[in-house]
Amino acid sequence: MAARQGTRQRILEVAEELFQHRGYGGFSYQQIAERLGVRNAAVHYHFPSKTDLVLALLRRYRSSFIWWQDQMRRRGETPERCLEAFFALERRYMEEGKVCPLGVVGVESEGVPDVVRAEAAALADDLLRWLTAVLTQGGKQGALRIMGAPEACALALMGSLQAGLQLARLKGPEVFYILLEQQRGQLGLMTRQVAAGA
Amino acid sequence: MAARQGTRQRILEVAEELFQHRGYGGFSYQQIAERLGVRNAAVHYHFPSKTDLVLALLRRYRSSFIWWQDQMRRRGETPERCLEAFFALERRYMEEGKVCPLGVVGVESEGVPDVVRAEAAALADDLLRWLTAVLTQGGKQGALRIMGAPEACALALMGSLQAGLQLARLKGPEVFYILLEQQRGQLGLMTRQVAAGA
DNA sequence: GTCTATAGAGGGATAGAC
DNA sequence: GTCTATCCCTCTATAGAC
Repeated sequence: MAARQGTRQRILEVAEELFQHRGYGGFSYQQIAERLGVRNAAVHYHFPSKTDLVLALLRRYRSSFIWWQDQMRRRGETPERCLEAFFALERRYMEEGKVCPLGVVGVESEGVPDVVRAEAAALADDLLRWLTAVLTQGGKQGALRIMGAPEACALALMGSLQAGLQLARLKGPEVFYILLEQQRGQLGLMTRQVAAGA
Repeated sequence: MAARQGTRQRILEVAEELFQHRGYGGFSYQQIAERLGVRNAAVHYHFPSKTDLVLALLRRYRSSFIWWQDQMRRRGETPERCLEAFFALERRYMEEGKVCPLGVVGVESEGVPDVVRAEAAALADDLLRWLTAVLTQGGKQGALRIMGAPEACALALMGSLQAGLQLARLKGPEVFYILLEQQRGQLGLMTRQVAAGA
């Protein structure tokens, strides 16, 4: 499956999987090569150093997210629907056993090249800027209940889900869902019918 | 400083420092040995395998916390003061550039021995149980504003600070303080005078 | 309890053939 | 663009002297 799309892209896909499952220091060129059925050196051809690889990975997260938020905007989605779409992204990470890339770089920060940390910080900016805008708009329209500064709410929202993904690995998926519903509740969003969308 | 306390204890102290700064996979016996001025093999004498070492570390977190919460109880501290003491612990991590051990194990979960993950889960239980009890009591007394289940509030509180410590490494200390104040605000606790305690 | 020395595995990275 | 082969490093862990 998915065989004809250039090794470079396939490397990035496998790397993303490994990165969010095992962390920066926890995956190797060997593991990528094995999963793709090529050799170590082939991976180094496309990404000479691990820094190059992870940098490309983080840039990809950023551009994917930029594209995604543009889609939301172009479709004229309401703040509620924007948030629900965002929750769906996070829930998907959860179901795939992944954690947020920001958490990975945050935890391993001191063992990661400066450029990588900087790119992760830029990704955090992108996410927070968008979330803040959505919350601000939703607050003005009265569709969302915003307590305090929207920037702080955005931070709390992102942080809650980031920690939820991590804690789910220790305590099971429920803790993620509890945190998700808690955030929804705070924003005045109705909880969905139980078992309607599982 | 702090020279006469048995190598075993000094190893655990250095290991804790490294663990919360660099992650599970990010520190080595070499680094511990260098900082203590001994050899690699001396560390292995006290902790034969890395699993032994990190397990001892997590058990130490747990027993420290148990002791700490017993202190709080014995002193008959109010829920507010209990929470403020907890915030102080987290703020200290922040100032020392550390992240929460639960975040470390959560992120690197798949590259960590099962027993280590289990011990981290037990530590999470201890923390959540205590926080839940404090929030419940504070809610009944009317000293804290609890929205929804105390268990969910405890989770949100812990998660917020956990993520705050990680994000502070990417975006600077302010994000941690913003999250902290946000949590305080939610619980109906007054924010301290600006610049009073920096 | 700490040392020297070393085994053995795996990591990142490169050279040069094809 | 991928391969084989290899270098060099760091890591965990152990054996045996002191």
